[in-house]
Amino acid sequence: MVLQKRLEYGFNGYKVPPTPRAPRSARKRASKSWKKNEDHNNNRMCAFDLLATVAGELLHEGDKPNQEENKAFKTEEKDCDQGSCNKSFFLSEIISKAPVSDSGPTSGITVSDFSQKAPSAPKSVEICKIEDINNKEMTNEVPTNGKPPLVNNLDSNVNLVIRDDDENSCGCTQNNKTFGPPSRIGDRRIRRLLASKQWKNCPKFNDDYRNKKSFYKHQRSLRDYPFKKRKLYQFDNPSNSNEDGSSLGPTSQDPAFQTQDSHVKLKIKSFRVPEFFIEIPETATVSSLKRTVMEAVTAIFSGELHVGVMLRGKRIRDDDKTLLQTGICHDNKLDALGFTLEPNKFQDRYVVSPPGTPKSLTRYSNEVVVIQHDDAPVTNSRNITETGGVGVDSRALVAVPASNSGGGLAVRKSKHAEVAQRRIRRPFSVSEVEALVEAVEKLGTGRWRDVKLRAFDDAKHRTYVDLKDKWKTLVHTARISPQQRRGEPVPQELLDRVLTAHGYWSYHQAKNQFKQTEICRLL
DNA sequence: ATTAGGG
DNA sequence: CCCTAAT
Repeated sequence: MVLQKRLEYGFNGYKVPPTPRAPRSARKRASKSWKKNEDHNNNRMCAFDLLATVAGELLHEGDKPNQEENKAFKTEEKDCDQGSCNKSFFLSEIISKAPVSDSGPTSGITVSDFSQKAPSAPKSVEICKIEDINNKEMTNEVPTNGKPPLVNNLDSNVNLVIRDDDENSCGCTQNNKTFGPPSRIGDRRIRRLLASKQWKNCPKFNDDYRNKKSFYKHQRSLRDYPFKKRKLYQFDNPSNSNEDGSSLGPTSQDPAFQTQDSHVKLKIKSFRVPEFFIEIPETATVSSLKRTVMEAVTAIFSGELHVGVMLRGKRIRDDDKTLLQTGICHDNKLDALGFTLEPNKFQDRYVVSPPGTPKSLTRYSNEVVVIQHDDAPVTNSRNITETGGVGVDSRALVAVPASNSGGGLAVRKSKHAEVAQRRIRRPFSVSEVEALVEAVEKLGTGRWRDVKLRAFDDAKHRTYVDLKDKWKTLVHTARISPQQRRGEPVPQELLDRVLTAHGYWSYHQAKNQFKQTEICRLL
C-alpha cells in the first residue's frame, strides 16, 4: 500500500520522542502543534479506513518481535486452574429447606458440626521452627487459585463468556511466554490504539472517535472492575459494610427475603485448612499454643483466603446470583455443594506472633491481617523476642480480630475524623516480583490493570497502582548498586529482566506513540 | 475506572 | 504508599 510506504518513510525520517507521556505541558504543546498541521492535510482516504490499515500494521509490528527479536525471552509458563483440584475443601450437605421463621443467624446458612471428622479429615497443624521454613519452602508448592484463561481475560469482548472447559480439569496448560501481547488480543490493542489520547488530540480523528465513543463506553460497562476503593463514610448503607462477602447469599435483612424466601440449612461436615506455619517458643504453654493456633486459623479464615462455591463439581463464579438462581436450594444430594479454600497465590505461609507480642504496633483496620514473614534474613535484632518487648519484625503484622470493633465500625468512626489510614506496608515477596516481571514482560508497562488481572487477580491488597509503583521501584532498584538496595534482596536475574523489559517496552511504546502522531499528521 | 507521575 | 490530574 502506498500509504504504508509513506508511513514507513516517515518513521525513519523523524526522531522518536523519548518519553511517551512525559510532562503534561509537553503533551499540551504537542497537541497544539497538531492543530497547526491540520491545514496541511490533503489525504483523501477515509479516516477510519486509514486507521484500520494503520492499526493492522501496528499490530503486526507489535507481534513481530514476539517471534523474532525476542526469542531469548521465551520461557515456559504454566496456567493452572485449581478451582476444581484444590485439596482444601469443605464437605457439606444440604439438610433441608426451612422456612425463614426459625430464628437462625442472619446469614441464612447454618453451620454446625465443625468438629466431626469426615473422609477428608482436617489437616493437622504443622509446627516447626522458623528456620525450618526456608528449607521447606523449596519443596512446598502453594496451590494457586483457579483462574479464567489469560487471553480471554485480556479481551473485554469475551470477558463475560462463561467457560465450562476449565471446570473439571486441573491439568496445567503450557503457554509460550514472550514479550509482547499475543495476537489474539489484537482487536483490543486496536481499540486501545484508537481510543488513545493521541488520537483524541488529532482533530481529524476526533469526530469519528466521538461517534464510536458510546460503543467503547458500553464495552467498558460490561467489564466487572476488580476492586473498588473502600469508601469510609457509609453510614447510610450498612449492608455495604461487609467487605468480602462474609455473608453467603442474600441477607435476611432484606425485607424482600424476609417474607418470601426460604432458608437453606447446610451442614459442613469437615473442613481443611491450607498448610500454615506457626512459630512459638519452646517454653510456651499448651494453652498459649492453642491460642496461637486459633489466632492463625482465625487470621487465615478472615484474611486473604477466598472461599469458592462448587455445585455438582462446577464452580459458581457469579457472586451475585442468589442461591435460588444457582440451584443450590434444589439439589439435596449429598456433596452437591462444596466449598473450597483458596489461599492467596503468593501467600507462602502464615506465621503468627508468639503470645505476648505487643499488638500496639498494629494499625487498626477492619480486616484481619496475617502475620507474614518474608524469607529475608533478619539482619538486626528487631526480631520477635520472647519477652515480646521492643521488637517485632517490621514485616510482621499482628492479627486484629475484625469482630472486636463491631465489624469495621472502627474504620467508619466519625464523619469528620479523616481517618483514611495509610495502608499497611506490604513488601513484595520475591515470588510476587517474579510474577510482576513476567506479566510486564508480556503486557508492557502501560497496562497495569491487565497486569493486575493477569498476575495478581487474587491478591486483593495489590492494586494496579501498587503494581505500577512496584515496577517503578524495581526499575530504580535495578539501576542502583547492590550495596544501596534495601529490604529483601531481589535476585539479580529478576532485576536484569526488569531492565530488559523496561527498555523493550519504553522503546516500543515510544515507537507506537510516534506512529500515531505521524499518522495524525497525514490525516 | 485507569494511567502516569510527583510527593 | 499516597495524592492528583487527565483520560
